[in-house]
Amino acid sequence: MASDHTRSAILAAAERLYADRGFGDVTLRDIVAEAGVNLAAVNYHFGSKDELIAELFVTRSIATNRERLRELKAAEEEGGGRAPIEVILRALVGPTLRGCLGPENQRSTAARFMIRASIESVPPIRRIKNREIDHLRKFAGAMRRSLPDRSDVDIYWGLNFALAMAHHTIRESERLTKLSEGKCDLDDVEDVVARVVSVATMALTAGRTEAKAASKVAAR
Amino acid sequence: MASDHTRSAILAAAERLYADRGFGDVTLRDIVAEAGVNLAAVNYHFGSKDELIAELFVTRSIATNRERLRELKAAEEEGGGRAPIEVILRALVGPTLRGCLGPENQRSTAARFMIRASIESVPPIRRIKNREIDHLRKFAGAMRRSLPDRSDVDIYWGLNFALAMAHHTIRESERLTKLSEGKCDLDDVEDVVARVVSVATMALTAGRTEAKAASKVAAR
DNA sequence: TTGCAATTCAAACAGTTGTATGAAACTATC
DNA sequence: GATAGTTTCATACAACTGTTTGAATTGCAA
Repeated sequence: MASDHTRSAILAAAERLYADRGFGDVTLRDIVAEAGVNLAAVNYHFGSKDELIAELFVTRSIATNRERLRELKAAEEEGGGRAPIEVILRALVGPTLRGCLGPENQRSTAARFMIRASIESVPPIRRIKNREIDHLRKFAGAMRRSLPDRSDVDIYWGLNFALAMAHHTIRESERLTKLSEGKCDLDDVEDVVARVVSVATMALTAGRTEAKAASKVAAR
Repeated sequence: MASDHTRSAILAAAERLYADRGFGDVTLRDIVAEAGVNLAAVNYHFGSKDELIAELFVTRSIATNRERLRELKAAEEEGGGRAPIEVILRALVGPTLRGCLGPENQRSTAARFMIRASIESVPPIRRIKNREIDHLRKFAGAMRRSLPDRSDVDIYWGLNFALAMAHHTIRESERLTKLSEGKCDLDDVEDVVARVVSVATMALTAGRTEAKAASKVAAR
């Protein structure tokens, strides 16, 4: 299939530009200029702009998902089919957080691209994200095996909250740094992971009824 | 000042269209068609498209923030300057959740607009959101008064996680419903509020050191 | 009614966007 | 080294965008 040089130059340039400036104001002309190729090359190699974006996103999220499942599988095998809930949650949020946080200067283009994809939401990426449900179901299954006494509803809410904390922290990392005047150190990724996992674990293991009741009383 | 009819017709039409179809593919021509006014009216009354969007968003978020502060102030006065952490958190996430969730058929255009604004992220709205930090600081202050033994870092992380759970649940409410096959009832807003408040409270009150240590052990 | 300002309108503008075209330049195979 | 297939290129295209313009219309005060 020839040199492929143009193709990968486009991919690299697009990822860099999207990561830096967002999807909103990066045009095909910006990309081909950065890549040093002709304007028509994008449509020739990828079909359309949307397919280029989709290919970028699919590549990166497949990598993340593979890493997640690898950690999950390892944990379940070690525990004979049942992994501790902390380890499952860590497998769920760890790869994403590690990929997207950390000192800015050592943050990869791929990571910055994924942050963008998480902040801005463009149609081709949204379509792909919708297919992620099957992947999450695997985690829900592992969590149910780990906490067999827990109701499905609680499992799903715990999963939801774990993802919420991870993604929101990534999306709003800048604001949290500013709000806390630098006291919250987003570069210490392992501390962030530990915090998210810790809270999500509490959410899943604490006596739900009491907590809920207490909270409802407070509402009065 | 005149009739103001055109102005408010534009506002209503824009809110409706943005709520339904998102910012991405609603043009000024769509808006004026829906409002039944001339194309130039938007620029005449608002200056530019971005200022129209900004006015919509500012109006709505001022209303939400006022409601939040009202609840917070009432709680602190009742407690003689110190409100229980649950009540503070409820004042923080309650208005937003109540505004954006609930049965779809009784969900206001305003609420659906704010969901959009939370999912998609367009420049004029992003600029305004950045000014929200002062507002959050007031909550951080109340939380510090409520939990004087807690470190600032923990306070900010708790605040971050509370907002994370609320916003993510709004943003991904559709996906959570699908993932849980309807088992998680997003229409029961008070249950959602209770869950978020409950988990956030645990995050803020649980013995951080132990939880963190346990979580770090699990990482090995 | 007259006059003046505020508002509405149709039309055009200027810019940008992603995509398509067809010729030119390559590359590898025979 | 001719040929067929792939890849590049300059250029044009068609559509759509937000915004501006200047004339027409309206509403209101004198």
